[in-house]
Amino acid sequence: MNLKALAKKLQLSQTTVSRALNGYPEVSEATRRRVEEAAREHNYRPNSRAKGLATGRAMVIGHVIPASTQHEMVNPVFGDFVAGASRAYATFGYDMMFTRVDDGDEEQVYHALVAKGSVDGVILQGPRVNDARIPLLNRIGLPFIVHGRSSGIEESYDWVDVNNKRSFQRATKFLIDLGHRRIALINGLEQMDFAHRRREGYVEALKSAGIEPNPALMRSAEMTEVYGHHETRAMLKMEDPPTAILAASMISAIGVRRAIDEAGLTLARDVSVITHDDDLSYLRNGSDVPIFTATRSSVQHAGEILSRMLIEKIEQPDAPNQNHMLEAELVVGRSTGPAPETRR
Amino acid sequence: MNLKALAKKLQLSQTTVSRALNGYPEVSEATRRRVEEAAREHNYRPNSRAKGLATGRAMVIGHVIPASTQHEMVNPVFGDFVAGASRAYATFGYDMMFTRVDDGDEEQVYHALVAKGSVDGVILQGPRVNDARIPLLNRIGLPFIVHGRSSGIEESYDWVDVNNKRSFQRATKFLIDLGHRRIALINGLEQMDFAHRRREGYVEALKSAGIEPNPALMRSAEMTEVYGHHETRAMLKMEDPPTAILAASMISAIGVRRAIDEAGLTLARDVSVITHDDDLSYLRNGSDVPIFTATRSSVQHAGEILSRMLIEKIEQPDAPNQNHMLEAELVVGRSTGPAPETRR
DNA sequence: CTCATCTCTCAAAGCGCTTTGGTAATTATT
DNA sequence: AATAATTACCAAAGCGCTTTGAGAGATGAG
Repeated sequence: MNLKALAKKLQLSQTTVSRALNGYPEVSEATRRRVEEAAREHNYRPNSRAKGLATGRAMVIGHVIPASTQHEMVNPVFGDFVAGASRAYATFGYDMMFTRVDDGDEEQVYHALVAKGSVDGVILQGPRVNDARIPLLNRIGLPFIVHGRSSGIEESYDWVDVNNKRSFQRATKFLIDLGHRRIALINGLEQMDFAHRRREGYVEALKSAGIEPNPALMRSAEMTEVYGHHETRAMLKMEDPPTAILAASMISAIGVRRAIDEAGLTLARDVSVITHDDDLSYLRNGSDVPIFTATRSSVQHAGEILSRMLIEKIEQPDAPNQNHMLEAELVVGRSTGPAPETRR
Repeated sequence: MNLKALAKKLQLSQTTVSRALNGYPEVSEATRRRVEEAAREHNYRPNSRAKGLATGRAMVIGHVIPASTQHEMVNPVFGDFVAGASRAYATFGYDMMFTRVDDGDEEQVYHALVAKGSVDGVILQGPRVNDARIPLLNRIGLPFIVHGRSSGIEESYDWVDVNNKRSFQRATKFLIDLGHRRIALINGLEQMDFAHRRREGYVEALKSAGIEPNPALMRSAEMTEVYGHHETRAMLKMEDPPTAILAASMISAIGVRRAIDEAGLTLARDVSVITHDDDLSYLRNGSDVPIFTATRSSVQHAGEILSRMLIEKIEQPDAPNQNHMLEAELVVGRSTGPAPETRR
């Protein structure tokens, strides 16, 4: 069932039917109702490609996802982020499209996306320090919003980010106040901007307390469970093991806890742990009292804000850039306690 | 840059340029090279909507994702599945599109998808027992492949599934052979077909060993960490607590372990645990020796098979339906041991 | 040399929609 | 009553591509 057939059935022109369905005023109410009724009855829906061709709008938002190195897609954070974003898309009638990109092809992919006209805008996920995609997208002129920021990029762009530096600064200070001196950081990949900023916060807090940051206590990799376990295990075997650990995600924190258990130590009593908590649906930080003391910020919520901003941007491309800083809350759970030395 | 402009620049007709770029034989090699060169130089890519309109093919594969009850999207399994699928899509030039659907609207959404012509086929995720979507899609005639099966649906359809019944039967038998008698099942939602089958396997194994299944030891919900923790904690407080637990996913198994730890018990020695392991990138079951004894089957691999099958199906809609059964392997880790009673 | 056969190219139609630039018919204004 | 304005509709063009059907020129066969 297409517009032509529907128009014929109604003894009306395509123009009138199209206008009736798209809410134009120059159609009588009686006709509009007739048309709407018939459309419903015949299950008519405008072909999206034809509509897109005619309007120049795809009603699709793109997510370009690096395939090999960063594995953005398999990071459980991805699902919650997308779930949040999809809420806004659904509300405003957009679909979302994912394009997988192998490293190095990104420029190609963005060019293709705009040339093929398959999306109206994109969300830039997992920005790295000095991320070349930002100037690229500004140059191409495809509307985009960055989830995070990119240190080193001077030009203006829209972003939504968590105050990563501040939250890790606070978390570190919290541990210092508990008497900890040897505090480890099990970070994400440090080319990722968020990880970079978290380290800054961590280092700054140490320095303000007169503690010299120790490179042996700073690890960086993809935030898997196995990684959290592996690094913790290694550090607990050191001559002077850390008494507290900052983890970059719930998942690596779970690995951290496993290593602590295996070493025969007790969480909070022997080793304190603070993690960043993206408030993932399948990995909630406990139910009543949090499992881990954590810096918490819902990534699902971020996804929703981001996608709304993108839709606005698409509809008003010339509006000034917007930035949105989210503050993480520091929730106290059962994974932190005074430094062991203090008690002796 | 569009076809018309490119043709003018080359002093050729649109027909010839189009044919040259699409590999038709009736274009001289010299012309083809000229055209390809110019296309590259001007960064020309056919507009996907126009192409789709003309060919009737969208080159897009749809994933329709239930929003509220099942939270398919926020289940970390989702990311790995999609990552696997996207590999095949990228290879064959398809994009993937996600449509979020609120419960109850599914029929609407599928109808809309085919009416709007926005996808060439869909992947049906998370089939439930007696899932109405299968007859619906068969009726509509939209190519689809099911990730899993649906007990109770008699008609034929394409699917890829893990032999869930068999794998949970084996896991249960493994525990029985270790002397366990009170074996709990912390399952997924039992309207989900996979969970249903897993329970069948579990129950059957118990019965063959002459053990009467105990409803108090069978729990069912979404497979979050908190849920695994909560149910385990409750069961360990029972008068006759289980000595072994079967968990439905790594994530709930992590919750199970947490509850065991909190109860002051030791994994494997006091309580054995077997989990199903989807081989998620961020939640690998340990590195050398598995953390958990597990039934393992890579969901990423399943995604890849499934998407290949769908692409084939789209290209040959009349081919007979294909089914693909994957066997999970039972890997022995450090979470299982003889039943405590045996040692006494 | 003529007719048939290839080889290469093209003009134009069509995919299903929106939108421009109308025109009748009705109502309001002078 | 004549003119202007408004209302309700329509034919046709255009979005950027593919594909049909045809034709010009070159080559081969008889």
